[in-house]
Amino acid sequence: MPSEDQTIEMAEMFRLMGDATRLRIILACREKPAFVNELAARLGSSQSLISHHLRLLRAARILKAERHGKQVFYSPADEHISSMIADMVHHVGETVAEEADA
Amino acid sequence: MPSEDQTIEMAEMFRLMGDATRLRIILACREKPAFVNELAARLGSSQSLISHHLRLLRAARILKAERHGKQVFYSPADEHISSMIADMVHHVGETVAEEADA
DNA sequence: TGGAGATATGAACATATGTTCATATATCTG
DNA sequence: CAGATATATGAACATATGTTCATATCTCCA
Repeated sequence: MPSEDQTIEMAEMFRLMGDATRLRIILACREKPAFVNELAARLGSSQSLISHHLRLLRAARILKAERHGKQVFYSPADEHISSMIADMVHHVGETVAEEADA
Repeated sequence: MPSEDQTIEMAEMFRLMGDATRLRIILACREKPAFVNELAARLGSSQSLISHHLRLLRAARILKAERHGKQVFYSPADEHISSMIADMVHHVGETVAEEADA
């Protein structure tokens, strides 16, 4: 059983992943890290929207940012995050597959 | 890379786990399945609040409910959910431990 | 059947959140 | 330095969300 602090930390993590736009950003970076404008293009969202969300994901250390000249490169912050997302993708994949069976 | 439907499904899942009260309910049920009044007591929340949240968790098949006379017994809906939560608890535990080190 | 206990639901409210638009900041190049 | 490009930020707004209070529904037992 996680501590109260850990619980709040978890909830905050989940909350951030609980918005479709942000989750798409995370998944996109996991598939292929990219610059802000690339992400906006790939996801078909405005630069401003992506940037606002990137700020939250960066602050929560879900993604990390590196400046390359005029552009900023975003990628998963660490292996834990990647691993958590991978677990989730795995589980959701299985669940959806099951429902399709039924 | 999950499909658009899977992504939305994941986001919905995360959104539900992204509230501290609901996450506490999930964790409590995982530790020890219980009746509504027990959960309210254990979490120090009102019966109404717990019940509202239980409805969402039930609808999302995160928890399942069984009636036993006047009471309703809540427990994790399936192994996937339990496993996902376990993964998260594990990861968060490690992350917090690391930060404590640093 | 009537009343008590346990849970579910609805309305209302304050607050949080996602998005857009406009603009600021940073970096490079001529 | 001036202008262009890339990103970040702030204000504003509509909508979603968590919580509370009151009340309805369901189940059991005298």
